[in-house]
Amino acid sequence: MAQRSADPPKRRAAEIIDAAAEVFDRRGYHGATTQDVANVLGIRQASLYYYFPSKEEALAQICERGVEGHLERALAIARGPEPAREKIAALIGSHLAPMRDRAAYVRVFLKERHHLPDATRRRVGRLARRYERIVQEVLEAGVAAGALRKDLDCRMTALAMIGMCNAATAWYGIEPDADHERIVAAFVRLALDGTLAARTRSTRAHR
Amino acid sequence: MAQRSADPPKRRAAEIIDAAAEVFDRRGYHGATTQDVANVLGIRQASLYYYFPSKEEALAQICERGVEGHLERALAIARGPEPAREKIAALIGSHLAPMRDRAAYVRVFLKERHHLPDATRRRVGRLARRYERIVQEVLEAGVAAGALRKDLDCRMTALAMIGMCNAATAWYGIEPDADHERIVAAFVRLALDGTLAARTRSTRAHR
Amino acid sequence: MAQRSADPPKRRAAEIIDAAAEVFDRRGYHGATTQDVANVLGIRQASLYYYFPSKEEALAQICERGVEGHLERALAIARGPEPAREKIAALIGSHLAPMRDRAAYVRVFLKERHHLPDATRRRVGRLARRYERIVQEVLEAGVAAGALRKDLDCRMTALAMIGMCNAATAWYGIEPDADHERIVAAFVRLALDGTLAARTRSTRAHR
Amino acid sequence: MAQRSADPPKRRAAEIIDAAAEVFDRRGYHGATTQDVANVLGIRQASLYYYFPSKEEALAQICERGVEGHLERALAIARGPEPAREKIAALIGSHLAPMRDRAAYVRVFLKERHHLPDATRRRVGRLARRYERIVQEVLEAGVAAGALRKDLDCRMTALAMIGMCNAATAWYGIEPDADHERIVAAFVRLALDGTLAARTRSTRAHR
DNA sequence: CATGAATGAGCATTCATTCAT
DNA sequence: GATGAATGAATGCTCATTCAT
Repeated sequence: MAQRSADPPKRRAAEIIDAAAEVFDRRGYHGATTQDVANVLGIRQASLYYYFPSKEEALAQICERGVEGHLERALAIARGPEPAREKIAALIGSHLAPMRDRAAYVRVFLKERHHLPDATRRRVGRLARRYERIVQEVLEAGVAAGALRKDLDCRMTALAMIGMCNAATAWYGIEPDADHERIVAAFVRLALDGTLAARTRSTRAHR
Repeated sequence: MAQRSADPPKRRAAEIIDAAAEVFDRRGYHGATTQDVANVLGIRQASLYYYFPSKEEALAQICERGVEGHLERALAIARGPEPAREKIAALIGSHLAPMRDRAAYVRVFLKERHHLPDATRRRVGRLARRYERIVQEVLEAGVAAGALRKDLDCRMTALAMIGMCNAATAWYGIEPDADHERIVAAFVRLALDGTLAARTRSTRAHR
Repeated sequence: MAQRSADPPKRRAAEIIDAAAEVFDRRGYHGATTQDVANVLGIRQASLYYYFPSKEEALAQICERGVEGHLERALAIARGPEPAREKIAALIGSHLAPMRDRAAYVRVFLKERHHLPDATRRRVGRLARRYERIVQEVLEAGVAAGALRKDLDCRMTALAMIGMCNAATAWYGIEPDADHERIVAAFVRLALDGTLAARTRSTRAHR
Repeated sequence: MAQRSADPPKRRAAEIIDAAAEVFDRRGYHGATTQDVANVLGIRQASLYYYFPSKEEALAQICERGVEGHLERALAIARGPEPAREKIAALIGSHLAPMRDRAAYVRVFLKERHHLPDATRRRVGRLARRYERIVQEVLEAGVAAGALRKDLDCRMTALAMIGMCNAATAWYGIEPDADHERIVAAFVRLALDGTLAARTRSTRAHR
């Protein structure tokens, strides 16, 4: 008797969106049919519309959950007192964190956000650009503090790091033996130290 | 010489595929209609079928051109006599090279290859895995030769580098001031040296 | 007497039908949804079915009330001893009378009766034809008695008068300054005297 | 060889709209399905969309044709030099004229115009009000010129006459023995002379 | 070469209706 | 009395594809 029937309405709606996220991930937004979603749930297609008003709205909700807290976490890290090296590590960790429990949402956001209705898409675009700038500024601050290479191309590097993390979502959970910790560790190490052995380091600009 | 009416059929067919690549890039394979493609060309929808037999086949051709020579170039680099450091740089350069003149094809390959018919998709998947392994083996050879960090996670690092390059296609040509050389230079530098200043380098495994 | 909880069920049912009449009037039978009706009442769509068994049945009830007493009043007038001129006036008054308190019902009857199930529709059609004949016979009797023009086309004129009244329902209650009395007076006057000034009357067949 | 293939595209489109007008007339706009229209034509439902872009647009085109020239004809009559009596007759004739060859279009306009998209509906509403005013002004001028009754309620009478004509569309072509000329003659006579025999005329306001 | 016409298959969405609670 | 949940049967519309010309 204790705790039960907490939120039956929301519960079911969440299941529906979950199924939609999975299907949109697998087939793409336009390649997926509402019938596909219904099949996953074992209900009739028409029943979906009791829970969400349109396919497009479902996409919007999925994308929203896919980036929920993303910017906020990055901001908190950027504003912290840690040295640049820790911040970079933390940013990579934070970027990949939602993959643990919302992989499909994140992937749908990354691949299908372009199909959001115009207004939403533009808003999302602005958030993405803010996110990029936060990472870039962490790098810039690191350079200024002498913690990072003086000749670092902060803009390109920020985009490279973000891209690296985003691309990982494509094989996250599929690549054998690649658990979360290993991925984060390797990415952080690459981002901080590169691949070269100590003595072979190219201290000047390459080329 | 006399380059008269050399290959008018092929010429036009190439324009058609070009238009399809552009449209598939912008709208996604399933989001794009053959009408969209026809609009770009200023011809009627039905006329497209004079040049390619189906939308799916057009996707296949685009994807093929998107990765044309990719594996071969990587193989040539991997087999070369250069030290690991040069090979890594060359691989990144080679990976991004097609973006200069076939950006839409590359992007369509990356985003839409999943919608290829099963047989083709699996073949492409195998090629991709071979490509990953080539990069990975370059790294492994570099470690063995002492040119790269002993504790390098070659598999993860290979995937990270590839992902970084692939992700770049999303903003390649759009990001202001980011010309080809700058992108390649920054990516190579990150891959080789990371971001840390020399004295702050973490010679042991991070964490 | 004691009108305690006399008819709470009927009361509510009447409100439901009222709302349906309003909505059917505004949107048309097929253009209106049961959700629209529920919205007007502030209840859930499913709750409607507690009161009426189907949308079609609701239409039937509305149409019935829309013509309730219509034929009976016309019959009473036709059978009365008054001269034709009074009967015509009374018929017009009677025709428009229900607009005072059941406008939506009357309008729905006029516009949506065609969508009634076959059996009902045919029965209603028969009533309508009887009504037309009653009016026509009043005119014919008037002609025979010398009260009305000898050359009157009784059939056409009956239909014209009825049509004039029915058409008025479209703007009844909307047309500014057109109160019930004014409408009836104008219609009666037109039906009796036409528009021409006395000396310009065309006593012979026009044209 | 002589004359042929004149306008095959427009010809077919006109047939489609013709069928739609007939079906919308019979079933009402919302009660009619595009399948119904296709059935009348003996083609597949999807083929309709080769000729018109939406059901709503078909309604718009039908309504447009239903009132084509209506206002213009009324204006020409109103501005003419004839006495009021002739103008009234001409207006009634003009109002009913399109029923001869476009009955379904006129009926659909009258019954379904409310379902036009907002912008179109409002534009049509304005035209209707202009039309009413034209008729009303003809009556007012007639009163001023002494041709019509001094106490005529011009507004109500205009609406009554228009309503009478519109209502006739409901049985036009169905009512036995009611050919065009008979209808027009009866309506004109009623509008001019009313129903009363000459000696029984009520020269003062009735009541 | 290219197109106008047409279509089969499918798609998102709507809606009246049911029913257990 | 009333409702939340679900559904069957459309419905308007899209789209890749075909084919005679």
